[in-house]
Amino acid sequence: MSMVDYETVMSTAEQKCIQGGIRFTKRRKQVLSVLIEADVALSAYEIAERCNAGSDSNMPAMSVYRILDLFQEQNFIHKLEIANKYVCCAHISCSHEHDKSQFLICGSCRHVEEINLCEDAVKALQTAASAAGFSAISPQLEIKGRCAQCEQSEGKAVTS
Amino acid sequence: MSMVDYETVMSTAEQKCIQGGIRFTKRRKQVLSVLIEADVALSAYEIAERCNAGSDSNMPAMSVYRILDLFQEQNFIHKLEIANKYVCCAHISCSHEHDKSQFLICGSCRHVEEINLCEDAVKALQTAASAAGFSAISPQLEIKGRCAQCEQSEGKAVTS
DNA sequence: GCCCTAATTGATATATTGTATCTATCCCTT
DNA sequence: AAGGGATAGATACAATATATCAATTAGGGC
Repeated sequence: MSMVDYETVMSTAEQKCIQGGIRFTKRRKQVLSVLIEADVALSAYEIAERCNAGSDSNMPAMSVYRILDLFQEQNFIHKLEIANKYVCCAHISCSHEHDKSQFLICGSCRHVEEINLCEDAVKALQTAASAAGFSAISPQLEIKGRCAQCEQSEGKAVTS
Repeated sequence: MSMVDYETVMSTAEQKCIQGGIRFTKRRKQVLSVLIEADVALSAYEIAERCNAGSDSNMPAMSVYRILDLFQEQNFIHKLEIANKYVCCAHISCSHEHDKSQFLICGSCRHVEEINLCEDAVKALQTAASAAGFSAISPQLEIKGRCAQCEQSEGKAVTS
């Protein structure tokens, strides 16, 4: 997540925790911090590694999973189920509604871009879903593709 | 996969294997058979179990993975990456192009429906992707939702 | 300030999904 | 029948995730 001020996000998260009657503990700060500073999606174990990198911290992966669950409930982060990886929500500290999010995931380098699909496209998806007997589609959509950079440097291994 | 004749699919698959210089072995028949008869998406280990159910067969999970890889290359099946599960392609034995497929996945019961999105919706997705610097999106799209049946019997546990 | 309680974390075990690698077997071609 | 590539067997292990119970921490009422 680039283009977003670290301090702003951290303090917004802290405010929202307080409002929600939840503590913004050291462990939770570590995890959110790692996700804010990451420019790619990370697995739970990668997050644990980064928490522990160059410090005496000993973040167990189990704690990471617990914290990730909590952060998902709070809409601080998203789980990319296609990649089994996690990203910070690009809109923690803006007033956007957070409940609709779409991700482009590069199959080569795993770079993730959070986009905003136009209303028409979302409606078209919803219509198709209804026709097939699905009354409600998830607000989160994951689309696999190939980012411009990887498209240029052709020939590198591609994940499916 | 319902509404499709078992024998037709099996023989189409056999034909395509022969044309591709690939054998349609006993093991491969077992796996495809299980997937044709399943009405939900199955994990690799579930496929192995079903192959072995009530017989002296001893299908190892590793073989299942190998065969699943092969079948994906042949467009016989799709992997649902959101669910880490596999489904038979609904169009093995029709002349549809197989390279565009969209799935609705019920977050409650994991029921899967393969749909055909209208061209406009696909174009809208592609446009949004291009705007974000993704030159090409994957032909396979996975959309999580809630099927009509689960929507009725409200209150049951929902997977995220 | 102290204790009670609930929230949080620690620690361990285990389940689930998937890959790597090497050997053995099968079956087609010659 | 023999050689060789495709297929399958077998084993080990990596990566992702959940379950469970004990220990600790931190607020809130007294």
